[in-house]
Amino acid sequence: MARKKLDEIRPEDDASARRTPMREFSRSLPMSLLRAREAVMRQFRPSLRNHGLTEQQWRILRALTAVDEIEVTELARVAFLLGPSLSRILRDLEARALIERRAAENDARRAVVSISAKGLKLIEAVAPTSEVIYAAITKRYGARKLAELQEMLGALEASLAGMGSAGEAEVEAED
Amino acid sequence: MARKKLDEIRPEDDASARRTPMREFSRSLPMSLLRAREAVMRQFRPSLRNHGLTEQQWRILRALTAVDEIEVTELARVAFLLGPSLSRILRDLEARALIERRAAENDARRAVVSISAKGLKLIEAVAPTSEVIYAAITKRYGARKLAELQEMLGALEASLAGMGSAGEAEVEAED
DNA sequence: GGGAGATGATTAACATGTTAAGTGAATTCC
DNA sequence: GGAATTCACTTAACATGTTAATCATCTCCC
Repeated sequence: MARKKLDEIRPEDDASARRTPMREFSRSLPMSLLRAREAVMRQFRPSLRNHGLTEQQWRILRALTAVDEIEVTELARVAFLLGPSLSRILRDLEARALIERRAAENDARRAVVSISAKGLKLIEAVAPTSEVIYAAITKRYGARKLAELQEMLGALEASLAGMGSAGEAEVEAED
Repeated sequence: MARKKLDEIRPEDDASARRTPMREFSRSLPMSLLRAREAVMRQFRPSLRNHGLTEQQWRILRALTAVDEIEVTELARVAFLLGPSLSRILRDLEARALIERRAAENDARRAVVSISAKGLKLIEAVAPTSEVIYAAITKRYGARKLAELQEMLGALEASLAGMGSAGEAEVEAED
């Protein structure tokens, strides 16, 4: 495992109880990603809100339009939601009759979900505006640059995929 | 607007009741940003958790180490948190004696916050691990590429800055 | 200098993120 | 073939995101 040799990486730790300077913080990678995403979502939220949808509900309905039906676990993976969040949202969407749910054939544990006609209708009402917004963003930022950005984001994800969190060593103290 | 030419992207959509194809969804910009950020934060969360801090609490304490004191509104801007979230978190951090709060001199509405000695100590306990993780990410992804990514994220943010959300037109129906 | 409006911060209310625990159904393994 | 384990959710509990409403100042302006 690659774990030592990282000790010498921070030469700017000046002596004495100096407050660790670190990155200027506003320039840290997580902050950059957070702000970029927020800048993007700020464009979409008002439109979704006008249709009574949250970002996550939209993600789910959107994912459902791409398939006939799908198991909950797979839906969680595709819509990138944690199980508990998905559970709650599906309950609400089902109550609003935007989706339908049934049990899987061979396995009573699994639930299978699909979008309803009403849900489809809602999606079709929202999609045009979303497309306009997406097109506007693409135009502003540049289609080529956008594609490049997405590729770099994918690469980042990939390069971190098998990196078993360095902070884990600290855990062994408890239980 | 660009909406046709997308029809041929999904050859597995059988005919009938055409569901709007749109981007393949998992490749949408918001999803790319979300997944990338999650991949990054997944690395940091365990360490923060071991020290009893959430990501947002860490952001706040981290921002406070860079200044002597700061007004709440300004802190919200720097730590990129909404007022209500910040209010709650400051209440908790103050209860844990990790920060201190006082009223501004000339304006009783404003509150001024600073990190306490205890808070500083906590930061100094967490920072080394965070640095190691950040260094590992940088090494994996490549320092140059990382810088380029950050620059592109900043540019995206900037290009969307003055873009008054296209969905707003739909609002006029209510109120 | 006092009232209307603006401002800074908090509270309220609801939805989601996050981890842990619970529940019922399938698998495994002797 | 039945107890132990694993699996697919679901609930629970707490923290944050998000918008609206509230509260206490402050400012402006007459």
